[in-house]
Amino acid sequence: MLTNKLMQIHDLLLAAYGAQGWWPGSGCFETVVGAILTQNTNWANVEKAINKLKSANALDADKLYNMDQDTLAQLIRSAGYYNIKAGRLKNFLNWLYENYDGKLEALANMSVYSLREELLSVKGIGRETADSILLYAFDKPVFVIDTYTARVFIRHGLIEQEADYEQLRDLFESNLPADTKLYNEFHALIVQAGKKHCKPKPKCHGCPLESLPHETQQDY
DNA sequence: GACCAGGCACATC
DNA sequence: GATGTGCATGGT
Repeated sequence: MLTNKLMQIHDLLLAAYGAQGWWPGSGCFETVVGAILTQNTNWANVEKAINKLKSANALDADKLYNMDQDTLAQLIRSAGYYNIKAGRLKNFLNWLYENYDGKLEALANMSVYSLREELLSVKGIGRETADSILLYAFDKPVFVIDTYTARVFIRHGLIEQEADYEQLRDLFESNLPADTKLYNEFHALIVQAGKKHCKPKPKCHGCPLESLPHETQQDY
């Protein structure tokens, strides 16, 4: 049963790394900003950008909505792709103000499906970012898929090499209880394992999952 | 210096 | 529909 396999992996990773506690009490808005800033970017660089925003007393929807885009870009410089990301933050804020009066609380009561579709309609918010916002900012039981998730599960032969984002998401959501806390930790643990052992060029030695079958040797 | 990071949109075939 | 490319700082 896949459920058991998934839980075995979760338990091995949890035993090895401990609870990751992603975005603990950061607040909804900060989490949304972080989700956009971390696109294809090391979290340490994102933290610097978030701290810059805090220092400027600007980590606030109203402040960012009214801020000049170039000024915002300079504040988030350390997160990389700063011009692109400043635009994406602006796209999100413009959408929030035009449709929801700038109130994140207005989103919390929406159905997961509706909110996901609406987030995806914002340019710069793709599937992983939308799902990260749903899970980590709004506590919705949505499993976040990222590069590491695909890499780890393909390399272990748990899903076909050609599997796309939705197939991977379905693998988790269909075989695990809809448990926000479980999804939160599990995704973070997979990322942690990926950082250490599942680089594009494999470094499997010492990985908590090393003893599990690697049914594919193909690079992903 | 090479490689990598908690993606996404867009162009082109 | 698949594949390629630009975006960019900062750590290892």
